[in-house]
Amino acid sequence: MGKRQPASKAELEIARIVWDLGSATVRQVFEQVDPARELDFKTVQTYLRRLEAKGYLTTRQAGRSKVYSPKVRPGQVIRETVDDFLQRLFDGATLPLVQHLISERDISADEIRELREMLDRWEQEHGDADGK
Amino acid sequence: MGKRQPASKAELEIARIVWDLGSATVRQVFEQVDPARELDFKTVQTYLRRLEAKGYLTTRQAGRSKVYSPKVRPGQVIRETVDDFLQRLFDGATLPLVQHLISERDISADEIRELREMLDRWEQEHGDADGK
DNA sequence: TCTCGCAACGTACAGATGAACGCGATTATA
DNA sequence: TATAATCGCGTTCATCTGTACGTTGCGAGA
Repeated sequence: MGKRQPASKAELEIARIVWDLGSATVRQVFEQVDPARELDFKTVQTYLRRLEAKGYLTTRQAGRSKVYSPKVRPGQVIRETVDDFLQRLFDGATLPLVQHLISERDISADEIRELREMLDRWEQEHGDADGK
Repeated sequence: MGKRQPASKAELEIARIVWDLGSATVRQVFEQVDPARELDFKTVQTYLRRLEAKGYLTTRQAGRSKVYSPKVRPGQVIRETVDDFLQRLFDGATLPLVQHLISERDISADEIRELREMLDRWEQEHGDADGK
């Protein structure tokens, strides 16, 4: 609820790794960073520290090193981030992005099938008279 | 097609308006900016200037004012931007984002229908034996 | 012709960001 | 135990961003 300071792109990228791992030490995160990025260990460390300062992660001491784990629910952060992105690039409209994702990128037949199932589920849950 | 300098979030937001309008003067763009943003005219002007410097827009003189128009195909820029976003937040996977968009946001039954049609079209185009 | 207002341009400037170093403490290793 | 490798912490630092102001030139009305 508090207005967490926004996380920058690079920070988010690091936060995602923590989310994927559940919780991790600097080194563990560092090892997951795409080698192509060529980030220094120290740099990753800095991003993690900033993420903690901004309220996205918490730490717990484990021996000599500290373990970072999510403080805010990842889904929450993702949601906000996507919202902002959508707002700026598509004036808030969801559909154009979905369309872009489906048509302009390579997506497999399997994934299409999965999507279809998702739509089915959606319609089931929302009945067909979704007043709102 | 060289490596254009990346456009910042705020800049992109302004660029999108130019794309929507096709081409426009500073004032026309300014008038389209979400009032809630409370951006100054001068600020918008700065963003446009930077966008030109970064190679996203070109200008043509029209009387005393100049008209901005896209230099790089908007679709191209959107693609790159989405790519980057996807990379950082979802490690490059497309599906999770689509799922998020469908489930976590309010999307109307109409839109769902449209999506379904889109999937149909996709399957038609890509045959059903999409090796890969 | 004088004056206003708008447009463009250059300039400003604090705070965010990307990226990394050095130091001292601690631990693993030779 | 001496030495090398780790860690976290505090700092640094250039650049990018967000946001805006002041000055100047020009075209339109008084």
